[in-house]
Amino acid sequence: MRTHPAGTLRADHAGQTVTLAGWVARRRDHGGVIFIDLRDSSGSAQVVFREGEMAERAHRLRSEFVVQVTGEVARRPAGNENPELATGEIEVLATDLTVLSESAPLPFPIDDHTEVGEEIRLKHRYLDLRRTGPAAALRMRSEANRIARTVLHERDFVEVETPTLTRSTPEGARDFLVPARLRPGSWYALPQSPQLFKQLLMVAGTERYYQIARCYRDEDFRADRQPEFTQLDIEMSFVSQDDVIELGEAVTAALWRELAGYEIPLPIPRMTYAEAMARYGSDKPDLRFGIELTELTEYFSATSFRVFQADYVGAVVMPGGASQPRRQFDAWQEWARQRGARGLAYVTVGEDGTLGGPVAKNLSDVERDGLAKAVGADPGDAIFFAAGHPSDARALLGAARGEIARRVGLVDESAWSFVWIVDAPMFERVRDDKGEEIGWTAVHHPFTSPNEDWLDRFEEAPDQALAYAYDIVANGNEIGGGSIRIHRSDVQQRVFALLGMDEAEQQEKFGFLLDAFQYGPPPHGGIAFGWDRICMLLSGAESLRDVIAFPKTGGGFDPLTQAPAPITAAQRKEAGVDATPPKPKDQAEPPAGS
RNA sequence: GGCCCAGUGGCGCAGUUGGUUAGCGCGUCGCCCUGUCACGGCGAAGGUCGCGGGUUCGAGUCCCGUCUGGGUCGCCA
Repeated sequence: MRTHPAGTLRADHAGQTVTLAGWVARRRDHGGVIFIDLRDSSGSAQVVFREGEMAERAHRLRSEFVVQVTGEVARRPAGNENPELATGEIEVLATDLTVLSESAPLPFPIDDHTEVGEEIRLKHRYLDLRRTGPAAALRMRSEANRIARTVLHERDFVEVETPTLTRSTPEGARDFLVPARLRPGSWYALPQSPQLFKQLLMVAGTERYYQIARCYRDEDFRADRQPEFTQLDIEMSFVSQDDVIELGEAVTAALWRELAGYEIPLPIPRMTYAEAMARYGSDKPDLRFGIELTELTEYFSATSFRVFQADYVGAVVMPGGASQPRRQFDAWQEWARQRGARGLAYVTVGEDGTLGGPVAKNLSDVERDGLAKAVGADPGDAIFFAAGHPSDARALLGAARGEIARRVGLVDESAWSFVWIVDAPMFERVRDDKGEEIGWTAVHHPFTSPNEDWLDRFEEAPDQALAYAYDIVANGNEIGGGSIRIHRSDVQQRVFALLGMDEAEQQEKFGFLLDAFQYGPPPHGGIAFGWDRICMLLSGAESLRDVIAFPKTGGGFDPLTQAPAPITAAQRKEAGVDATPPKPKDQAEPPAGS
């Protein structure tokens, strides 16, 4: 149908007769001579219609008509070259034109210069994807897949597809459910991740598994979260944490090398979870800028200021922040309140070193004198404080740290900063509505292995027990995370017990996994990369939606297909949505809200 | 679920203190144009101002509710 992709024509094609096929990107009609920019997936080339009949027919062309053009490639007349375009040295002198299909007037211009709202773009995503930016994002993602596959195949990994119709398992998020017609009243769940299947594959002796896996979680969405999303999912047998981390670095380095032109210095530095929380108030610190939290609990241990009589007092410095007007500080209070804090105490450091702000007068002379030095503040800076539960206060300061960096302009948008966060805690407290501690939950998931130090004694101090769990963080984004799994059934049962699961419940929820683990499970561990997020970072996109071919809006709605949609009464009946499942003979009643 | 922002011809936006016929750019349609490349010129069509209610002599504008979208907190191991 065509002899050349339009975007590949160059001066040395001059004299050749070519046939092109593609879309009319733009028409410039001068009456006697008409120019068409003919676009296909390779780019575009200018086609010239001059002869009487050709010009007459070209005159009737409209935007996005699909045409086939035959003509001779010619160098453009001197002075008419366009150095902005790859094909700017040449044009095609049309001798034949076939309209392959016509286009209705467009809902929005397919034009890289025009801003178009996201909603309308998603409704006509097939038109949006004709634009160079979105088209490039799609292709870049394909390249990312290729690069990951290459790295993994070189290391003898096996790509395995796991079910998307599976069993509802308690993994934290809400499941998407699918009615099972052949078992009325019973439901499949869409997997939140292939976690259990990949562990079963390790029991199966696959040893090295990966999958570019679709995952589903029925939670509220964000700019960086979709109801269905993709993970590069990896699991390996007979490995230590260092082995998985090394592999993770190989994948990450290859991606950034080939797609961002950036050579990540290896090995990527590691930081413990505790250090990240203490220094940056986050388990995914953005290390493109300095600013660290200072703990002042000790400093204020004898303070008479009620607010600072807390389990934890910390501070973060805003360089040059003292000169902010009062209403700006008020805005910080509001900012903190939106995060569920009571407020954000602050002190300004005057050019002469005297402290200002409403908090300063509550401090003793001694406290005031040493404060700037204690937090590393210079004259002209502002100091923000948070006090209370260590985790809450640090989270607030960590968020403030990021906000400060943005406002002060400390974030180098062209920089890349990678870090592994290791030694994550195994468990965290579960609190009820009143804040009462009612038990423990797994920070990662219940198959995560305690590290060597805690393997035999995590019950002694569950809040301090550390796991072989690791997250890789890029510019403050968690782009991947994983763990070494428990492969000893005695350890697994102790973890389940700590999480408050009795044997019946373990059997009901994870029976198939525990069964499998009776038959020689190898030591294993793995990692999963947030593929959408990685593609978003690599393409410089602001939203996950930009790197997903057909994304959904915040309400989980697909503007293109209008899904989800009501079903007919007949479908409802056939699917067995309202059927009552038969009483299971050998199973407990499924617990609600798992 | 909470909070913030937005919704005005196909697209992107303006619309003053509530006051005449709701403007602008792009696009669309017609005509003209032989060197443009985000071509240019002339002309035309195209609007229940998201929806419902209220205040008012009068509402795109003010108030209440609601829907949709975006952001954010909760949530998402």
